[in-house]
Amino acid sequence: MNKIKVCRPPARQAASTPAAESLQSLDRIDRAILRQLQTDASISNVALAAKVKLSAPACLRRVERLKESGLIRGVVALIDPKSAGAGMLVIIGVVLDRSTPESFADFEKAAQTVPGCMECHVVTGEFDYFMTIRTRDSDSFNRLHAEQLLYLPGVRQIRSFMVLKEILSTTRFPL
Amino acid sequence: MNKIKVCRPPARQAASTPAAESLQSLDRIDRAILRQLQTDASISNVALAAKVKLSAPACLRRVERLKESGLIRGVVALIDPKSAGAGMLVIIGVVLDRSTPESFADFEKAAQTVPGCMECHVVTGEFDYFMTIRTRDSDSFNRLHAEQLLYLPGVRQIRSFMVLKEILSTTRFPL
DNA sequence: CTTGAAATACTACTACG
DNA sequence: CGTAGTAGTATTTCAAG
Repeated sequence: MNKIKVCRPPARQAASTPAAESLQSLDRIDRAILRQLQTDASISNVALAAKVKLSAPACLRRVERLKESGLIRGVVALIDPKSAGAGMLVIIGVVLDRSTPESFADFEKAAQTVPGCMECHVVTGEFDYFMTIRTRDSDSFNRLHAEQLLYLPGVRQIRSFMVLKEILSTTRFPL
Repeated sequence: MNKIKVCRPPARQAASTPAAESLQSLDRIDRAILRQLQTDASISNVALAAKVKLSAPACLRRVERLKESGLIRGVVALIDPKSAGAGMLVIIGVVLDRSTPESFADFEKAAQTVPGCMECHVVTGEFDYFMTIRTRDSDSFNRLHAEQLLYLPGVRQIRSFMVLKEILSTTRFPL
């Protein structure tokens, strides 16, 4: 019943490259593990092992290696924003007054403390930054906008794009 | 080994609680559980129970209830994008040709299939959609742009904002 | 309706082949 | 990598606040 297993030994015992594991060193089984854990990491190790057609200890060793290598950054629970009272999502584009290293550093430091800020990125184009902010409703966003966002250091302009409908929002990408 | 369970009535305080469980029905312990699981869900149930000062069975029941209520949408492993060969992040703003229901539906259906698309939202303002796309490098993005994005149905204009630096990217928001 | 203690079933983990 | 054995955990049962 069992088919031939293409268990090519990963041979990663180079002993000199403990860090910076890349996609290239992942075989078919590692990718299957990652695909599963990206979808549902609450699965037990034995069930995971069965899915990838491996013994439980071997599977566990791979998962631990993937964690230690940093390829698996962590395992977290995803909360439904609406149930958690943060049903509104706003994307804002930010333009700074001056494009100096100090301006950028100051802004970035302050941006991290904005409550509900989920993402903050330096971008090319007509904006310096894009941020995504989760908040309760338009009232609470308006308050945040007036009391916090407009006072972020070095801000020349803030353009807000309210999210009317979330079509797709995933943490998982193809391997 | 997930067993089919009968949904317990969510009535926590009295027999007057509404349908969906919301943030209001969460006590201090539930919030502590959620805060922990948002940060690290690989913790064992006994350790979690100790952290929130509860017995293991009681803690497990709360976690299961939070899952069944939908407040915990899932438990997933977060992959390091760079290690996974998707080190480049691009935010694109999309303007459609026509603002008809069919246009929107067609676009949304097609957008979901774009490889590496992490987010896609309908927004107010000068764009109809914002999408965030993870890809390997500028070459692969250029290919995606030329071969897929420009052929999404009903697209009038696509403006790309390449992410130069990811300041903040989290899945966890305050409770 | 929730909690905690004890008992059972299962799983993670280790040592070894 | 797999098998077997041990330690620890998840999960059920049940009694009580």
